[in-house]
Amino acid sequence: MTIQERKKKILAEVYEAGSLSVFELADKMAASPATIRRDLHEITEQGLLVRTHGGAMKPDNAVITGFSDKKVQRHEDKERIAQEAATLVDDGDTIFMDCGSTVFQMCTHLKKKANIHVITNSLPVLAELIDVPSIRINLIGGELDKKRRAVHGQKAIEHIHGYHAAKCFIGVDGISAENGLTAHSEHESGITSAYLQNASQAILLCDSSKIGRDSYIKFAKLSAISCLITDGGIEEQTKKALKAKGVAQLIVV
Amino acid sequence: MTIQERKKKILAEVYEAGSLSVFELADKMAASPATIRRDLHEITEQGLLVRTHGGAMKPDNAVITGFSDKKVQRHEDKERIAQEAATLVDDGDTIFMDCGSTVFQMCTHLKKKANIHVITNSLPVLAELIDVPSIRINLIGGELDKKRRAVHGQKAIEHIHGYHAAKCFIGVDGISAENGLTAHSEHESGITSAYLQNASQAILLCDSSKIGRDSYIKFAKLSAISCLITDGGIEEQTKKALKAKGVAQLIVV
DNA sequence: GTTCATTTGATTACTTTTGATCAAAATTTG
DNA sequence: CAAATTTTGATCAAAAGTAATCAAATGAAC
Repeated sequence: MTIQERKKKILAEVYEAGSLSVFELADKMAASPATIRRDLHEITEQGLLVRTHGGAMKPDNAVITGFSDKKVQRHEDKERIAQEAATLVDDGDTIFMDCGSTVFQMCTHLKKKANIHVITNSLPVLAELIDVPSIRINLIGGELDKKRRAVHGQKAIEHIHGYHAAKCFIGVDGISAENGLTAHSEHESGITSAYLQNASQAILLCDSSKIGRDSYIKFAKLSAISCLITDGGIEEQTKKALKAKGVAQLIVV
Repeated sequence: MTIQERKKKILAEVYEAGSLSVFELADKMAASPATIRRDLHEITEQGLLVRTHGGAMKPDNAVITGFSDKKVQRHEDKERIAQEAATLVDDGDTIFMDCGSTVFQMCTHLKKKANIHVITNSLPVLAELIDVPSIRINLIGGELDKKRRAVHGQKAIEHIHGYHAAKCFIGVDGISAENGLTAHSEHESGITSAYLQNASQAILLCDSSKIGRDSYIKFAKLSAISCLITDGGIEEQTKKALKAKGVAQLIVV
């Protein structure tokens, strides 16, 4: 094995495992720890790996990510919702993903899919999926919302209109039978509307705290929603009301 | 077997296998290692293969061999160039920044500027500047080039045409008096052209190894360049030739 | 068939890479 | 916070690989 081949393999192994020790690598490569250290030194200089005491780690794009490490509220509910949503993605699909935290949690489950194409305005989604070989990514361009770690604005909306996807995965600030989908920021609602208009199916990921709650910008009717995925805290009556207003399918996890 | 036939076969075998040792090739070709080395030397000169200690590899159209190695190699030159380039940015400016490694190094120096607006297709630039309060960022959208950590493609080019900036800061693969600016990828050259067309001034950051070197896609004339910043390794004669062809200003750091 | 240029493989000196050793530095433990 | 342990990086000799040189082999031109 030549040096370049070995380095490539080290890179692949560490990316696969997340992190490995010098000795584990020495084993895998059939080389001495001294050699591995030398290799790691060079790979690290290129910034492709992060050296740790005793080994090396895959660099995480923490700077871009921002909220991916933060503690997400209602984490467990959202996790179940995201997992369910991911099952709706078929191999080969092109999908829109918005910048909500529940949608973000689909990423882990998407890594197992083959050959999917993700179009997103979310930097955390980007950061999480950028190193997955089976996933192609298109990034929505436009003004950067630093706090939300997402792209938004007029240009972004125009840009979304230049694409079509089989499915869009979105979150909202509020949803009710009376007012449909609502948001508390025009930036947010503009992007979500654009996704809705350019996808064949709309999947709304929405923990039950948002259901029956209204925010102040009404931006879409419930009939726009092909599938609403939510958690247990939803009453039978509410379900019926939502379905009556046009939510095609309702999944409770 | 003629020399040409053998070389062709070597190329085919290495491309098939990804990489092969000199001895493996000697075996396959029924030739001595000395002959294989000579062949590899010539093939490598054409850039069709990458020589490794002990063998040869299919060229890796990316980060591992390309950009990051160079970044480390001429780091100090590039740092000086980037620093000089940053002095050309005025408070309040809107600037384009491309995805070159030298351009990236401007980031550190930009943090001190007040109220600037950066439009970029480079994820490293994005990551570096995202948390700087005095800098607004617009991200160019489009297809994601994972290896280059940048956005490119037709949509990206269209997107750039939707903006105007006072200055663009760009890198190139090659520049010469005869052929102007050259690149080795259409993705790259397309983006750079778009920046050139939509900025009032073009500042080219270019270490001296690129000067006098030509890559194969000619995409802009020297008269498009308002300012070329380079390091010491440039001859007086070359300077004159570049200026004669239209480079408005030439700064050597 | 001789001459001349090219190509080849062997020999050589030289460079790079490797793993072992060991003191210094970093980390963990008491 | 100091001792014990682990990890590291520098150094060096051995091994592996390379580039240069040269003579033999090939083959084209006359």
